Amino acid sequence: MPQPKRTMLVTSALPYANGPIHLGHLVEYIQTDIWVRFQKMRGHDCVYVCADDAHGTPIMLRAQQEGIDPETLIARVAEEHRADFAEFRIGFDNYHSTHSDENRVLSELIYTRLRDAGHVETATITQAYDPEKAMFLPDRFIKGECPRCGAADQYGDSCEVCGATYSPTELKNPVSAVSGATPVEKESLHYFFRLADFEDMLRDWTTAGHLQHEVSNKLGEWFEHGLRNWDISRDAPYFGFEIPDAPGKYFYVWLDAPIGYLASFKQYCERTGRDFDSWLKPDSDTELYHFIGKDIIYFHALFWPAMLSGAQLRTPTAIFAHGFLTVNGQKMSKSRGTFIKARTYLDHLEPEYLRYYFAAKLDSSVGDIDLNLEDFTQRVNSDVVGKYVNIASRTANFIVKQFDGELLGVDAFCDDAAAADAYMDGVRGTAFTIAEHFEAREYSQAMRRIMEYADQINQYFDEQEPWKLAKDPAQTQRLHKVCSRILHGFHTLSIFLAPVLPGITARVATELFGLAQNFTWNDLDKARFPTRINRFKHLAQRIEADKVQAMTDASKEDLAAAGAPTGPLAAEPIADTIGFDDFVKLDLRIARIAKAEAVPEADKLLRLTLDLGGETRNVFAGIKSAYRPEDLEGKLTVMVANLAPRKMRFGVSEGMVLAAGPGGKDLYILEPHQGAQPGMRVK
RNA sequence: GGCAAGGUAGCUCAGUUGGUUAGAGCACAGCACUCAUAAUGCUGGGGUCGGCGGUUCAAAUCCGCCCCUUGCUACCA
Repeated sequence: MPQPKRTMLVTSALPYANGPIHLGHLVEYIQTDIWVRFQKMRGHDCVYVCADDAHGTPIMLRAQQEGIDPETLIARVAEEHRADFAEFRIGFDNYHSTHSDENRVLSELIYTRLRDAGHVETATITQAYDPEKAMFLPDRFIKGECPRCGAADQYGDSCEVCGATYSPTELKNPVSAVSGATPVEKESLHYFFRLADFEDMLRDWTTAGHLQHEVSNKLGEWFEHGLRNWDISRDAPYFGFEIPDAPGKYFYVWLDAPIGYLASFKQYCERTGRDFDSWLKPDSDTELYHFIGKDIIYFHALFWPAMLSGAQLRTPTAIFAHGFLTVNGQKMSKSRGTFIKARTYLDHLEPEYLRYYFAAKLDSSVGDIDLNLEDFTQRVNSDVVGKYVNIASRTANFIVKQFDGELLGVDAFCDDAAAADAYMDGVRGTAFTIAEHFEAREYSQAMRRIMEYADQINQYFDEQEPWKLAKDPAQTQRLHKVCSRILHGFHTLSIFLAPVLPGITARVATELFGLAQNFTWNDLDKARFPTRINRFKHLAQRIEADKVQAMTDASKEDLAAAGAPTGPLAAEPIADTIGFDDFVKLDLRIARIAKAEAVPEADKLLRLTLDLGGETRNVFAGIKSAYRPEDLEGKLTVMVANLAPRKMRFGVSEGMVLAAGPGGKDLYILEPHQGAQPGMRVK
């Protein structure tokens, strides 16, 4: 069934150039690569580009820490990224960097078009500034005490303990994570992209079939909140591109990152002589697809189409968002050894196996997928080795030994023309269904269907009992037909699996079937079935459980090798030394919890009435997740008695109780030994 | 607290517009086979379809309430 030839540009999100690729990243690259390989197999003109995202404060600071130029850092990381991707057979047609001439030119072009059309404005804002480093500090680089609950060592944008969000200027006792200096507030002129100018366009675009339904709905919420101006400038020092006509101002990394898709494509066009502009013009009949994680939907579904549209360029055909990866049902965890780097995986296991497993679990939704390592082992062993590869392994020898490698064609191995037609109808029907699943990114459905087909072939094998036919000279012709038919099935399966297992199927195509290259979808045509095969060579080994164990062990070692102590001290290093004078400012008192009740409107708060032996205090404590109020009443604990009262949504909090632990169920309040009396000072 | 997505066999997941004894793969048990780097086939055990209530001749499927998980979000909503 020939389809009209489509022309398409496909991207995966750009990995950030300050760290290695891990299994979470690979969900996306594998998902994209499968889709791209499928499109190419179908004969479409499909170009897959990506790049390192190389700008921004974290990269600048990381390079400083290592005592090297940012350029040196990103060059090194780019090499690592390319090597990892290559081994996982992520088949980029071009891989570039956002720190490139192409990207600078395109960023300036898009920016100036937006500016000249009136979509950029400036405003002076106040921001935290590190006087020692002479730089403005992003929220994540300021730490201090949460203004709401007082938790120490919180980032400048939100509190991980009580969940409050705030601006860094509200933090108490803030310090710069870069130098340790106390940040000061400083004004600066910033450039803003007027996103609201595009509200009508975006309301249309986000509901016109370019997004998954869940994503469209999500964006609907954001529209309700109103579209705010987007701050697109950062002050020097900043590793990035200087904004035209704005000395000392640089493009925010997220401004030039998506433009990096186009920059990489531009480089591809220059290398291959293709016409870049015809792909990018607003009425282009080419297709443009971005695969992304659900965490960056905001940038790709709002800012990006608005920028493109405002710069008189075409907007994406579709944005495909996927969910996060969990390992063994939980977030990837360094201490559990489930924060697995691509390289660590490659040191122990076959890349194709991860590709298969992800394919078996991926669909078109934004739901998270789980890598259950035990399930992974069993599933890969059973499906790839036991079912798929084994078909060739158990059949090929008969053809090679008894028939000198000669295969019968479909018409010959079927009993008559009607049977051959029926057989090929079956193949085409299955192929049609599977192709639809691939196209719709319903890979799990495709894998299910493919394995059903493999099951059928194994059943046929057992029914026909070729090992018995081989012992009976009178059955030679029958044996030839049966084995040819089984290998035709294997050939068909290999075509179906080629987008997912490009390495194995390429070997099947070239080594077993003697083709010049890996399969295309056209190879399903019965006339293209090879007339002979070569001796079968082993294609895939089973995963041994100890390899998986070794991989998780190595992941734990990665952590240890990084020199990081584990445990609470690692999570939160001991704070700067203080003098006794500082300590005595803190008035800690024994308090009896006279009354404790949950604050119904708050997720995390208990309202405690604390008896200090003469006066009582009303204190809110963010410990709802760990304690039932009735279990606390009557107990003694320790409170900070001279903390300034804090007005909260639910009343005034007059002090705080002391508790340790990361949060959630793991919170532990202090309780004095027997004999302590309410009101006693702790010193 | 709000919004969203989930909660189906030990594990990973299917279950279309409500319709006969709820399915698959893996795991487990038994049998068969010996072509295959123990790979395959057949048979079987195993589920209060998160809970409660409702609509209906009929609900995993529709409605309401509740519980749990995950993500986003929280001046106000």
